[in-house]
Amino acid sequence: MSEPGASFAERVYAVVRRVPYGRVTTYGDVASAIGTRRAARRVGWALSLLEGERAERIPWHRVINAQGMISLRDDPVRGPLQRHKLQAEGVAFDPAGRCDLGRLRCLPEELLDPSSHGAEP
DNA sequence: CTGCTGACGGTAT
DNA sequence: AATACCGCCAGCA
Repeated sequence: MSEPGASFAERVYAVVRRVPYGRVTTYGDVASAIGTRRAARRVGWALSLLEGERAERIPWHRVINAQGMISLRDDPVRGPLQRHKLQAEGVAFDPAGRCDLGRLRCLPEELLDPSSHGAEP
């Protein structure tokens, strides 16, 4: 999994699938987990490709920005959907629209594949 | 070909 | 707190 040969998007999906129910992670953390720390933006790009059945299989809604907020605020469909999905998992949002990252954040270390433990070329 | 944008993030001003 | 830049790179006009 998450092999160098796999496309960037595939590596993103492999990592996002590891985010536990009721927890969240950030675009940057996902980027770090696949070895490209500063590619947070591309992580968002990869997730934007998800649709249909693929989108239902991958917990894309557990990926939020580093401020603990949903980055789809301007999306009239996916924004509210992401929030709804998270709330359904017990994730709470404060009046400002932020959730408790300190408590729910899934760090890169937890997202790393056991097989890729350590080595990072 | 160039330039801008974007489900981001960190640093600087 | 609010901007402004920079890094990263696939699309697209």
